[in-house]
Amino acid sequence: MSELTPKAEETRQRILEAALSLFEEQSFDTTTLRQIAARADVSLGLVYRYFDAKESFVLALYERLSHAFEAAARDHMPEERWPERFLFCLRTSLRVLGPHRDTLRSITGMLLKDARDLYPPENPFSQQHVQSVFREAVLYARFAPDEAQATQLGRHLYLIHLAVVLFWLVDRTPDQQATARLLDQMQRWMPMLAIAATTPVFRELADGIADAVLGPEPEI
Amino acid sequence: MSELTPKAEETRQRILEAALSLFEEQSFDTTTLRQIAARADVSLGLVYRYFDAKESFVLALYERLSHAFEAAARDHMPEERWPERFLFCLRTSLRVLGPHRDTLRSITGMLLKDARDLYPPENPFSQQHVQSVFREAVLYARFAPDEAQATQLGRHLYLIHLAVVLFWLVDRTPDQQATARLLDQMQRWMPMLAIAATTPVFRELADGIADAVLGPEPEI
DNA sequence: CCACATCATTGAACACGTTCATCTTTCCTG
DNA sequence: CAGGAAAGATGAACGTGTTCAATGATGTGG
Repeated sequence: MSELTPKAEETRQRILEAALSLFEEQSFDTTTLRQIAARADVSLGLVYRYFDAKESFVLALYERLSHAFEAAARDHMPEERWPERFLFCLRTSLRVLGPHRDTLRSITGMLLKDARDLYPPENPFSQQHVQSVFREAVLYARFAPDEAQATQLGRHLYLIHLAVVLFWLVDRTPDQQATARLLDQMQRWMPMLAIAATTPVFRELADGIADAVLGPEPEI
Repeated sequence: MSELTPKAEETRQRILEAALSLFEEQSFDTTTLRQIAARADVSLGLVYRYFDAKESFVLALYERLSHAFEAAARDHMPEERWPERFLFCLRTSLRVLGPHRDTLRSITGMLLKDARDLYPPENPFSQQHVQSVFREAVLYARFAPDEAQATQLGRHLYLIHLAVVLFWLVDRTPDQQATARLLDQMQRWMPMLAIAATTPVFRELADGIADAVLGPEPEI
């Protein structure tokens, strides 16, 4: 079920590469599975051996981008307090996702609709990898709170990150200037967010939202 | 281009009714255009004379629900200050949309993707009718601000409304309890929002977000 | 009342995403 | 090394949304 033979892995990769390059050249909607199969030098039916639906390619792209984000964020995370580190994560994320904005836009619907129910384990919106970056952005920051609070705050920041990405996807201003402005404004307001993060009533509110969107926090 | 002959209007309505009833019985994704045509006692090709794509049915549903919301909100708007009136609008909106949540969920993607570009005039996300309800909720409230400020604030409240609806669509808790809790929390925090609404820096921030999501405010 | 243009309607056809029975290759086992 | 099972790969076929040339109905001016 899980492991792929080397040959199979190579074929899968060839198909994935064909798909992603076509998405970039044209767009997600206009590229055909038959085109993908042709470019990968493979029959149409074989595509379904490795990707059970067209949407699965987007999942694979998300996974790739998630890893890229994780690496980029971990490598250059500033040695600052968590608000600065959080903003750095936001900018890093948008920089990584940037080149694929059009492709991602095409399938925002999937992700908001019921992607969570369709792909529980490797769900991009609850990617453990990405989420852990935000947790550690808090946990290993200067003057970090204790671990329990850091985990909770990291979860909330991850959620805010999701909201910012969504905003960026929907942003219709040229070059997504509105998102850039939003980030600048957030930078200005981080001190206030930091205060709110220490207020129990705010934390409860944020917990409720996080539970509803991300699902209840896994008990350990 | 615009006006339909009585006979045509009747046929269009029959097709629309067939579609919406099927969406309710099954779901948006599983109902077929051939099913719709059959129930409306019409050939498949004719459907496209009145609805240029399957997604257009959802647009029609949005229009219908928008009018229902407008009527319900206007009829029972409490004679209070704008925060109370705003919360009333929110609850009214969710009550009206409630029965069609599943159908609406199926096409959230469309709306976030590029529905705005596809259906500029009657775009549900910038529905002048719905937006005006929020404007008037502020403008005719007790102790209302002046007209310019009311228009601006109404626009921001409309945007918050959109966010709440989106949250409600995505809410995975049973019976969308998280949304109910969110509304309760919002009620508690309305005084703070009211204060923020008088702060210029907050208003600028909100303007930037509104412009990016809804498009720039039309000059008159 | 007849031509004729406009509107309403049809059904066949197309490309797409997806499925499946079938064939081919690979690799392990006796 | 033979043979068979498992993995890899194929292409035809299905149902879908969508398009379009052709047909039928309707009403209007001469």
